[in-house]
Amino acid sequence: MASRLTIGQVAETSGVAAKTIRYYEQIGVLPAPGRATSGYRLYDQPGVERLRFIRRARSLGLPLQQLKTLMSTLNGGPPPALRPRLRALVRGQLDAVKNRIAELELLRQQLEQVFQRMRTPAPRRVGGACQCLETTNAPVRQRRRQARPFGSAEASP
Amino acid sequence: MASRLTIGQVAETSGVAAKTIRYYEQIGVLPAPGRATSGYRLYDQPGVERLRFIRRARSLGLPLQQLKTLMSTLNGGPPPALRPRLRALVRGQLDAVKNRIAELELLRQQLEQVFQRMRTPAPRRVGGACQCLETTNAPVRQRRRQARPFGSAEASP
DNA sequence: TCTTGACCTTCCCGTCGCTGGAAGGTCTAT
DNA sequence: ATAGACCTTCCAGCGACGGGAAGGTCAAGA
Repeated sequence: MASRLTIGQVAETSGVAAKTIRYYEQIGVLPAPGRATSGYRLYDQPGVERLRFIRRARSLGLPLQQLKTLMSTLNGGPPPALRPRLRALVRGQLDAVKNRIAELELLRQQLEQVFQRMRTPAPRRVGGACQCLETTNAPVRQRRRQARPFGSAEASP
Repeated sequence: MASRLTIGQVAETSGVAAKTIRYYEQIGVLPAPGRATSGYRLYDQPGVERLRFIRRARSLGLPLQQLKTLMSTLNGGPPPALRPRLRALVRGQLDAVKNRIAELELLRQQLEQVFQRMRTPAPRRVGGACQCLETTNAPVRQRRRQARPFGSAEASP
């Protein structure tokens, strides 16, 4: 008899919370496993493997939505066919992570700057605590109406 | 007469969406501004300054929950009193960002590894596409029950 | 056999920081 | 008067789960 594990046992061996496993099934990332007469989910080896795959991919930061399409490909066809897709996915994720790191490096510099500036007594200009987080100004977007005080309608020329 | 701006004008000059400003008010990060007879929100200069402060803090990644408590302190007392709190907040955020960068660096290395490995044809062992994302194994937590196949109860000795 | 309590089930709500949309009222310019 | 850009409120959803309630199931010990 093939070993069939309950969700808790799968959770234990895979390091993925049972709640999370049910969630993956609910959103269609994992297929519904077999059930015991009691209603308990029973996972076979391929089911556990699929979960392991998901866990690794998640630990690499791949979003569930992309994994969902990937898994449907995986479950329906031979692995060689989806290798390019998977490679592209990993490539994209790699780029995303690099960008994120660059962003966070910038943020870190700003925070260092702010933190250092807060060591000194206090600049004490206008607005109290409002300047102490200043680093650089964000761009201001233009919209249709001009910003003028409410109720001050200009006469038409 | 002091210039009082509608939410759209404040949004335009501050770079924060009107929806977001209402949201900040709703969750108590910003105090409710005055209203025109029409029901329109009208912001004065201190109100705009508060929003600017929030925007800067948010752009540094400070969470709204902490800003909420910080703002309640700000609205009730003089700014010097909350400088240490703000400093601690920035310090904590700086540490968090550093940790996040370190994590992402690790992730980047793993992804590079995986990506390089996928350039070669295919290892082709057991389990189809399940190995191609392998990097390192996550720790496995111990719980109370042992992981053994469902239904295979051991007889008590 | 009964009881204990660890496990499983479904369901719903909360997280965080917004964003979109619907339905309806207000303001300004033409 | 009318157009349409603005404002109001309320409700719902995103991602990736986690907490907890209410109730059924399983295995072990007395």
